Amino acid sequence: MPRSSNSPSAKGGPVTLATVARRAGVSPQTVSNAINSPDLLRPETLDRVRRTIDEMGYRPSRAAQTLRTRSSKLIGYGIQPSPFSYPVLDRFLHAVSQAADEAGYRILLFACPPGGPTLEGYEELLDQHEVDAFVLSGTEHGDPRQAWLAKRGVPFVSFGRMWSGRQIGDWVDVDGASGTDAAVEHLVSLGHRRIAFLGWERGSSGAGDDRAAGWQRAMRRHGLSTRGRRGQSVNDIDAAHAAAKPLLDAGATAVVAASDMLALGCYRALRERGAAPGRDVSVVGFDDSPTAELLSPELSSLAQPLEQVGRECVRLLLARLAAPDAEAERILLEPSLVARDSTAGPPPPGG
Amino acid sequence: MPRSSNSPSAKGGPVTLATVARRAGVSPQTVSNAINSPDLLRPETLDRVRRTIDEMGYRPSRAAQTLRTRSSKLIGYGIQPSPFSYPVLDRFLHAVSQAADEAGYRILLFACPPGGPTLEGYEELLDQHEVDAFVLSGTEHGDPRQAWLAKRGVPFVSFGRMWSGRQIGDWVDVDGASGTDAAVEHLVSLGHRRIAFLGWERGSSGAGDDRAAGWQRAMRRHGLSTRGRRGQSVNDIDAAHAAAKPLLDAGATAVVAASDMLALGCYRALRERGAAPGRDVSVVGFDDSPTAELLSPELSSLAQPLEQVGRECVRLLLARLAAPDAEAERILLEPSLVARDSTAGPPPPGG
DNA sequence: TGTGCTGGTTTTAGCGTTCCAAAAGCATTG
DNA sequence: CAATGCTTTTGGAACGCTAAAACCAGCACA
Repeated sequence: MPRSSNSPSAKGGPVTLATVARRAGVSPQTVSNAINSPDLLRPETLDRVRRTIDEMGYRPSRAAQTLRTRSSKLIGYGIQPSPFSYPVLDRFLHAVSQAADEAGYRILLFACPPGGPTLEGYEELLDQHEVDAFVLSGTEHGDPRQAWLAKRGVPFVSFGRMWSGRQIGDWVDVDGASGTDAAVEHLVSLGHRRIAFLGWERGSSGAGDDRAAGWQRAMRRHGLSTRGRRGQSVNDIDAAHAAAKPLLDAGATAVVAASDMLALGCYRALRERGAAPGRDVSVVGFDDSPTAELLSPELSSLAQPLEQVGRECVRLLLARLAAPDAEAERILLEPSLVARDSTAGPPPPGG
Repeated sequence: MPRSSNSPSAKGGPVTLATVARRAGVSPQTVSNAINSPDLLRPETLDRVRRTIDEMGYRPSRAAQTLRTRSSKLIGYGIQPSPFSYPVLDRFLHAVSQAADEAGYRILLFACPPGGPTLEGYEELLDQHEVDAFVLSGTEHGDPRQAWLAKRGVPFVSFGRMWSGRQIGDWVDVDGASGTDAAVEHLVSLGHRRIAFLGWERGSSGAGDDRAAGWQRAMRRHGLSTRGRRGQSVNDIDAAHAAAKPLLDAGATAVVAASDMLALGCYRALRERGAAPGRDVSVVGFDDSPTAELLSPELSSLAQPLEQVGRECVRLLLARLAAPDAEAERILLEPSLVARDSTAGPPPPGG
């Protein structure tokens, strides 16, 4: 029955290595070994020490370990203010946190100032020896963090590849192109041929261009024309609404959108002309945000495997910590198409 | 020009108190004092030491400080898996993180197992002296954490009051009753009198009952009957849809819902009978989730001041750390009604 | 001249671990 | 029996910091 805990409130003062050692009749070092290198001890001794540790509810002090080993077992994550709700964050963070916990690491949050992360926060954490490594997310064009961290040999992993310049360090990302490609496949199999794409402005976002590319390659593969079928808009519902109109005017029977927000713009444009998503024109979104299944009709969308992304991030990071000079590993995960009511066969040509 | 940093990669090895002290020609303790109790030093000395600290880019090692002072300056937060998307988390976490940073504290995440937080994770963090305090959220009926933490004298603050038993410890919460009350006021001022409430099952959630109570009291204040105007449903869109029907059948011209999800159930029920939210029946949601303004028509909803909640949580926690035995402080913040297109005057009686 | 005070600085002594080298136990061997 | 190797255990020392006590002017006062 573990007596836990070594909190100061528990009578007898805190339980330390020395306390346990005295009680077990061994030296402190032996107790330390029982925990860190059990194979050094005679089985009998090990057993006795372990029992004492259990009885006394001993847990090593993280601060002392950190000081001695120069490793805090902490992973830093700079949390950015979400300008327009990033529905991705909480699932990702939970997955990362859980995977880290299982490996004896924890996540240390620090607030990044609005307007993009600066290096300052990262530097502070490093100098204070507070963290061993970083998880980055929300990486965009020209993000300086990777190069900076790499230069000083700090282990890190990014959720999101580098969109400009050469790749630096390990990353995990979701294959947007593969997602939109799958969306096109899905629509083609339903009988669609005039499939439009509604994305963000070219070059404004790596992920956006990637998603456009997947649509394009799938269309080409099926011998379908993409001329006049590509619309652009910022991630705002009114703008998306406006950008969707010409696509519909051009006779598209289906639209693949780079985000659920853009897909919603299509919904509006359709409603406006008395048409119904799904029945008259199919629509596929991206991200499978919580909103998607609340819409009428429920929106088909591409779900990112965020839990898996989180786990892979931690896996890569641990590997990097174990082998700082190993070759960089990069992982591309597939989004999965969640087909709902907004995708169906095209209406009959005469209708 | 700060030479930063004391990372081992920087030539000359890590910068410690001793290094700085030697360079400045004083004892290590004096450098420590320059940082922690500057008023002890002669202004001249202080200046010289500060300049040296700056030049060398010195930053104290957190681990050593923690070991010595027995205070980690870390606040624990158990992150729970979001079963059905908790759109609240990221904004709250960012606010907490930022406020903590400003006070020299940081947030340490740890993963709570699915199915509610257990005490185990909290105990581990405490025993390892990893954290000084906790922020709790997602508190529900019969949550054991507050009592447990209070018993061992661990400072904590909850986002969310205690819904059963006596209040324990400091908390910050959003006044749900005040929110639904305001929603009724808004609707009454638009001319509505038959205002229904669609909530969760009675007793299933403290927050839900609270929101119902606000509707009830506002109705009573205006001399309006609540008989047959209260619907119940779990937080699922189909269930909400079903629960909304009888309210509409009974002639409600407006519905206040306990969540945006429930409000969406009303949308569906209305569409089904060829009616339009806003034009025919007004609907108000709760939480102002990102979904709200994407809907057609855009959903009026009650926004929780999450940034403020986060900041207040940290403020209370710091106060508690400074004065462990001070009286508990409890803060109730007002949600704000975001009026959008789903609320308008009732249709003329004859129409 | 000694005594007490005050402000500024240093010395000492750990905080609880783990690293390192050395010691002890204990067989096996020359 | 001493020397050799092996496994198991131990005794400092150190990681970087700060609380507490000690120290040391310089000055006022008796």
